[in-house]
Amino acid sequence: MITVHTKDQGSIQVDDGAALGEIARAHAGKQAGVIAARLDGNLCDLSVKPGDGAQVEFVTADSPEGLEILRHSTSHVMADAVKRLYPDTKLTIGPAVEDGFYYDFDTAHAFAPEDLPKIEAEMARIIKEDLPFVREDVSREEAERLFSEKGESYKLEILRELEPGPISIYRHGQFVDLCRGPHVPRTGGIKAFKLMSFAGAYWRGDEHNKMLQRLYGTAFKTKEQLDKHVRRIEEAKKRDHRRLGRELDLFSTSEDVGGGLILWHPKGALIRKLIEDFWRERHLENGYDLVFSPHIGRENLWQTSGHLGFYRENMYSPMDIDGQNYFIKPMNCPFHIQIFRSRQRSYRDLPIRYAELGTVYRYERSGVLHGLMRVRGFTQDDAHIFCRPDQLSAEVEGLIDFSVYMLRSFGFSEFDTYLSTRPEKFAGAPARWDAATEALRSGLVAKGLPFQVDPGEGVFYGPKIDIKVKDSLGRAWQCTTIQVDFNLPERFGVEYIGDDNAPHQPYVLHRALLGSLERFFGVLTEHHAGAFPVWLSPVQAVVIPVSERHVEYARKVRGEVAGAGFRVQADERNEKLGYKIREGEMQKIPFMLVVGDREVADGGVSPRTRGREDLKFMTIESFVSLLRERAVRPAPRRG
RNA sequence: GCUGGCGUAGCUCAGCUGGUAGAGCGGCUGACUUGUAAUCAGCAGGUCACGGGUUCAAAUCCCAUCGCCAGCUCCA
Repeated sequence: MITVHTKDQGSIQVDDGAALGEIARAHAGKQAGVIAARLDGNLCDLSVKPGDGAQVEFVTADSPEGLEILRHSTSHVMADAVKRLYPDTKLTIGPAVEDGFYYDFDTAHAFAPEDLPKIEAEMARIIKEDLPFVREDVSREEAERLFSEKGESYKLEILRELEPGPISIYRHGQFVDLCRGPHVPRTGGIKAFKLMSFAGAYWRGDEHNKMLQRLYGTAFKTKEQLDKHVRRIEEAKKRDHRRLGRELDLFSTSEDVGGGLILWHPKGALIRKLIEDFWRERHLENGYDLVFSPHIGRENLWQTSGHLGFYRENMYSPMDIDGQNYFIKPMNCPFHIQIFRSRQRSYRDLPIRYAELGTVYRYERSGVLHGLMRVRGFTQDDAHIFCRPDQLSAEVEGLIDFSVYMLRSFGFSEFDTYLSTRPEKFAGAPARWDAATEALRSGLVAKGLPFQVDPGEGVFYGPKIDIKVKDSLGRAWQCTTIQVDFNLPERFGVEYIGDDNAPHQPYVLHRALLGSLERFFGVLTEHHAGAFPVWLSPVQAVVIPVSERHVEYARKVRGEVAGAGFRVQADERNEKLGYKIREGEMQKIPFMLVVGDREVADGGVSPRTRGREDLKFMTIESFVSLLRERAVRPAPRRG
């Protein structure tokens, strides 16, 4: 007998030579569904036999790591199924990913939608066979022999790059794969899986390499969890901003206009206007100066800024004006710098903060265009801050506060924040990089914003902070970016006169809080599923007369509510009440005011809120004060 | 840009292995006079993305083009 220490059962006595699986069966008790274990801190298969005094923790598919193992095992089963159906297939890699797993194949067979059920059926067969997953540790030579016999050239390529030491392979049935493991004990342990989609993917993500075929799938511990996941995806589709954009008549794109170019319809434009008004007011309150700059600039400007050197491929072709080349701006920076340079600046003038809702145009490859999220023409909520070294920390902290305030004002509360540090190729002095990076880092710490460091992921001209928010499909979209720029001040000779009467180079910070109005509006639409907060709703209330004889009264109500400063319509169409209510719900209008005989007689309205909260009869005045309460804009930032 | 899929009425889609187009919603008109998520009826909408080809005959099969979608790649 030996002793192992478990987390749940404490120290237990087990037979010497017992595998973890047997121990789990004997001691994990109710905790059925153990699929792997953590032995002295490392994940391993249940076939492993622990030594005396080992620390053991059982892993189930309820934990994120357990789920990952389950999905990884399912990807092996899928690969097996594909090889059974299409024997010429070569295996490449098949990891678990955030919501499931994928496996990339090199095969002459082009996958089609009808293949997914076939592969699923084959997988079900493999699961029913309940084959054990068997790990073997082999020598590199043995592994090479095995995979070259099988013609698995990609596996050989991976093999050649692995660290020296024994190689682990996993088998189940006839299937064998190079794999680190661990895996569930048997294929029968997979209870709920589904293949989701297929797509092309380059070998090793490099577009110069061969395009492989990727199958995506997912697996869960139970059928219920899988169904829930599928329903969540369907729900997310309903929230797709492109769909809501059409249904709510917010925006569109047109083939005739061109891809990635947005047409803002009246309702979308109104929401945008409300966002812009809010944005401008808050910037003025927070010490920014508003500026405007042109859409095009001479070649020389972009030469000096360096954009023609390092950003040319994202810029559109120049236009000839009086023999001079002019370029449509992909960024606002050079213009703001020109405003700064338009006169001499004293250290007393700093910090200077120029803000502009600047519309820029960038070439994006056609395949990446996506609704409002990825476009070719967009308006950045841009600003450039010029400050002295002793002001840098305060500016960064102020920016972090301001960013979070803005995002929260629109209903976002979950952020993924990244700090990107100096890359291999960079401009500017290392000492300034270090100082700036430290200022960003300590700013994040001081403001208590959790973040992740992306080492070497900064842009060449300076370190940056990025804040991303997630959309309903779980994709993260970058909104806020706060970047220090060491390049432009250098290139344009930006300087101020210090208290020593000598010129100094200021720190230049480039930032966008919402990112682009287009993307932000897309994220906002999905976040609220089209049901915008009352202060942003294009139509805040609709008056619904019960029948034609109430139309006149409905107009009167509409007039009074509109007179109080609200966006209100009257639905005078010759339709039944239920029809108009339904329409109002689908248009996500926050308040519906039903007026019929009772309301006319008593001189009031019967409001119903979005989401079927039925309010009792009230006077028009009390409704207006209710609306005033619900439509309040986020309060200005304190301090 | 690459790989795959898809382009049929304003929208969502049907139209099997070729025989010159259909539904629901929406729109218009009329009837009904409506009490909290779809009243009924009639009518009008389509060069079946576009250009070639095969065929007696093409929405359907083939080729090219354009667009959209998913993913990859890219993303200052």
